[in-house]
Parts: sequence; structure tokens; C-alpha cells
Amino acid sequence: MAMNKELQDDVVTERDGAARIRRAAIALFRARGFHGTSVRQLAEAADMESASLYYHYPSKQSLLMDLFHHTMNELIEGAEQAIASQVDATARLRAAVLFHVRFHIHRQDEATISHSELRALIDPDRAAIIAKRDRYERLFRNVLESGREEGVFEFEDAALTSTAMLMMCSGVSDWFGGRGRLSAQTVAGCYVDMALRLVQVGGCVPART
Amino acid sequence: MAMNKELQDDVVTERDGAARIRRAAIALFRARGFHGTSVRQLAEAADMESASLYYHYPSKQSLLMDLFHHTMNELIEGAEQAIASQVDATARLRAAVLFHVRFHIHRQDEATISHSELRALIDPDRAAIIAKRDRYERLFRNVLESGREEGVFEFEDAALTSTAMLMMCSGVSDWFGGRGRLSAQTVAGCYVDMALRLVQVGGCVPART
DNA sequence: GTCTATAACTAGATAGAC
DNA sequence: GTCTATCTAGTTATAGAC
Repeated sequence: MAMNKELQDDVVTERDGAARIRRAAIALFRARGFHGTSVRQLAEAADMESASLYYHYPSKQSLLMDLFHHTMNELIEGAEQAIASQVDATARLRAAVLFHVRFHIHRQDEATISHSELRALIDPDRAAIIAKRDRYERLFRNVLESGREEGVFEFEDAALTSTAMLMMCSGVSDWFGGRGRLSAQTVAGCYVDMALRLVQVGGCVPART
Repeated sequence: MAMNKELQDDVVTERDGAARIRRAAIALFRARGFHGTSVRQLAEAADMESASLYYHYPSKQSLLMDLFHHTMNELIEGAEQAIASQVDATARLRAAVLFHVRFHIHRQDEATISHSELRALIDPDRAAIIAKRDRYERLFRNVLESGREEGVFEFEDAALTSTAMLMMCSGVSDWFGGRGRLSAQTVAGCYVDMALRLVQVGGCVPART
């Protein structure tokens, strides 16, 4: 027994208790918020009693913290790889924004939690996550600044522009449903084009690749 | 006694209990979230006992609802007036975005609550607020569409673009502190320019007026 | 209009059996 | 690794005096 575990994941209830808890937390924290979700609700969604949850996590806080670190690490790694894979600033921005938007489409709940529940984190962890968020934003800011040096981008203020750009793109996780008029690919393409419009010299957006 | 009431508002503790409660709620719901704020904390910040709060509001929910309706009404009214005050699409978009950004700078807490605590509203009210939010977004979408008809704007999808534009601009309420490098006026100007870049034909942003 | 006192309930978390 | 049972403290909200 217990063969072919991987195949059943994501469809049937998982065997791993900790993974079931994380899955439940991602859904509930997104829908009701951290403070709006009780440990008992988490346990019920994870198909266990609330006491069992404390075998896997020492507290509700530590569960939120775990989710945050996972998400931020994936974001930073993904953006770093996207940027490293390209040679000029325009291509780097395209790749980084494409990664960002895709992540916010396909991992909607985690992405949403990562900026709506920052308030719920308490302070040694809160500061650590803010540092990671700043590091993530700096990746984009550096691409903007190198593009300005290359002469292909122009903007008033690098920090303001990168923040505005990321905010604009993060919005997809609020509304994208999959069932709408537009496919994930189309939406991602639109956001990449809009991001380029924000900074490109002259503002002319070339045909999408 | 009780003369010159207006002069003391905003500085010294207000006389009006309901206003003190709203002020406390705006600060606390922004900092800790609706579910993260207890009635006792609200009462303490409003300088009264928790029971007194129920003289002014029947429930904690109704207080949140009141805040939402107030904010949404002001947003809709302000954007409608901004748009009606201009004659062509470009000027309308400038005016509407300028209003939106200024509101999100000067009324940071209320603006933040209005999109982070939508989850905490329960359903007859939740639907009413979503309807108002949609109505607000439609004001901007209509400006974009009329600009396209005038031949001054171009974009892939009106709903996607207006949502992205508003999301980008709403972001100021997350980070703007007043003590940073950039003044409120400078920041607002940057956002207006970025909003125009998103939709203008050719993408060229003319000198700011 | 604000208070003291408290009801009725739910929260996060723990003890210890299995 | 999960359970039953429970502790303590906190939650929203109400009753009734002033």
C-alpha cells in the first residue's frame, strides 16, 4: 500500500498531515484572513482535530510565517532566474514581469496572502519578510536602472516606478478567475506590455514576441 | 460652553462619540485588520468603555459597513466630479487619476481598509460594496473607451486596463509616508503620467500641465 | 450618552491516552 | 501522528444603573 502517492496528490486528500494543513491554510487565510480563520476551521479543512495541528506547527503564527517564507523564497528565486536568463534590460523586464504575473495567476491565494496578511505577522518574522519583499522589489528596480543606463528606459523615480509596476501586476491575483473572457496567457501578455509602456523611451511598445 | 467645536476637531479628542469611534476604527482596522481589532481596543482608542460603543453602533460589523459606504461614496462622487470638469478624454483621465491618487495619499487608512477588509463584510453589505466598487471602476473604463473613440488612447482590453491602472495607483496608500524623498504633489504627478503612458497612442507622455 | 457588571460563547493552546 | 477532553483568556454583545 501507499504506492503511487504522487498521483493522488492534489486530487484526493493528501497523506502528509503538514501538507494538508498548509493547503487548508492557504485557502482559508486567503478567503477569511489570518485573524478571521480559527484553528478549528483550519483543522476541519485539513481533515483532523485542532490538537493534531499542533503536532506539525507550534502555533497558528508559525504556520503563517512558514507560508510567507515559502512564497517569498519562490518569488525571489523565480525573478532572479528570469532576469539572469536574458541579456538586455528590455528582455529582462519582460521575463521578470512575465514570471511575476504568472506566479500571481497560478498561485493566487499564496500571492494574495503575502501582501494582505503582512500585518498579522509579529515582529522578528515581520521584519524578515519585509526585508525579503524589499529584496524582491530591488531586483525589478535594478532592471529599470540598468535599462535607463542602456538608454532604453526613462522614468521619474526608480523606486516609485518599480513599486507601481509590481502593484499593478500583483492585482491579477485579486480578480483573475480563469473562467473570464481572457486566458492566463493573454492576460500575462497584456501586463508585460503595460509594464514596458510604463518605462520605455518614447513609450512605444513593440510587437509582443 | 461647546462653542467653536470645529476648531478643536482633529487635534484634541472630539466631543462626538460616534466620530471618535470612527476615527479609532479607521486607525485600528488599517493597522491590525477588522478581525485583528477587538471591540475593547476600539473603545479604548475612542476613550470610552466597550459597552458605550453599542449606543452608537449596533455591532462591530455595522461600524465597518459604515466606513465602507462613506469611503465608496466619496470616491464615486469625487471621480464623477473630476471627470465632469473636463472636456476631452486625456484631461478627464488626468483629472480622475489625480483625484484617485490624492485620495489614496490623504485618506490612506480608509482607502486601504476599503480594499483589504472587503472579505470581512458579510453578504448583503458585501454585495452592495462590490457594486459600488464596480461602479467606480466603470467611471474610469468609460473614460478609456471614449478616449479610444477619440483616437487618443489605445489598449488591449478596457476592463483589464482600467483595473490595472487603478490597482497601480491605489498602491500609494501602502507606502506613502509624507516623510520620504518625494512630496505628495510630485508622487501624484508621477502616477498621472504613468496612467497616461499605459493608454496613450504611441505611448508618448506630453509635458505635465 | 456613558458607565459597571456580566452573559454567552469562541479563541489559541495543552495534557495525556492510544 | 492523531485523538478526546479541557484550560485559560479573550471575544462580541447585553442589562440596567446613573
